[in-house]
Amino acid sequence: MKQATRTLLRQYNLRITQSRSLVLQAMLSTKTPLTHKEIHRKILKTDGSISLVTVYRILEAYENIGLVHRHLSTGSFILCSLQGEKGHHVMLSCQDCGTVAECIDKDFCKHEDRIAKSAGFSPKAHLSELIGICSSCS
Amino acid sequence: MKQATRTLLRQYNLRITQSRSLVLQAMLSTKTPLTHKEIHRKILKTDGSISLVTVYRILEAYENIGLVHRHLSTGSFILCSLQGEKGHHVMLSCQDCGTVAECIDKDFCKHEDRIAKSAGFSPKAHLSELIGICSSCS
DNA sequence: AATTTAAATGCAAAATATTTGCATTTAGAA
DNA sequence: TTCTAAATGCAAATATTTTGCATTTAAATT
Repeated sequence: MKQATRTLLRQYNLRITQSRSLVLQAMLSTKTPLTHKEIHRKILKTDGSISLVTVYRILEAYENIGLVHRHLSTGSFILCSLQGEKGHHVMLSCQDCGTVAECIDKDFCKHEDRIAKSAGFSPKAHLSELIGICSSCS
Repeated sequence: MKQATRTLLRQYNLRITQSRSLVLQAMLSTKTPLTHKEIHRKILKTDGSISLVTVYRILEAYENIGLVHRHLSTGSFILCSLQGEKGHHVMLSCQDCGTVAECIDKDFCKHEDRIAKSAGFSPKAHLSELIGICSSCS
């Protein structure tokens, strides 16, 4: 079992199991969003053993605690690259290589809030994704 | 068949059919996101007749032309309230009443672009949703 | 107004995706 | 080492989405 995955699991107060480690490994080894089935297949290919049902259950847990996020445009999963960092996470999806990165901007919420206020809306949470071309592809 | 729906369909150069009108009526009569099945049930309840398969096909078409949008946090459908208006549509989802409105802000893209640029990213399209309390609920 | 034709629809069935119940295994505390 | 709640796997149940094909229909044409 990879050490990096144990560390992550411990950080999030999750029981350290083979299956959970395998799911993390599968997601750490790519920057593109993955479906349940893709993660399952990836694990089997690398000689791991896991049931698809377990992948469902693990991803649900990871999503609830914010360890993974759903990619807005596809609904697939990405490992959040900014664990624990406060602030509004913005996804940057590259149309060319498929990579999804996340970034945080301090001022962003302020602008969102201003826009919201002008519509009489009080925002508590935010979802955003920018779709375009990443630095390595341009 | 309601006149408002005929007008919308004509605007979008879609054949004017009973089914398409019924889907629009179902969506016009609520401000909360609806699933395929919810739209189907709603139509049957109001004495309309349509098959669930047709609801799938119509929503796919409506989504492709931007007449409806997918609500980011749930994946359900909302009728875009800003048809044809250019610019970045931001969804405002009320946690209290469930209403989803859309608004446009001219400056928003500029801020997003600035944030993106600082990460070396060139944005082409945007998705955003603010989750909070709407004006009528607060 | 009748004719024609491509597009739209419905139905049944297939294919996929997701959830559930229950027996077994396992991580980690005692 | 022992114990227990949590995690897992399997099989089956549900739910969702797609597909093939026959029929119907909107609307263009005559």
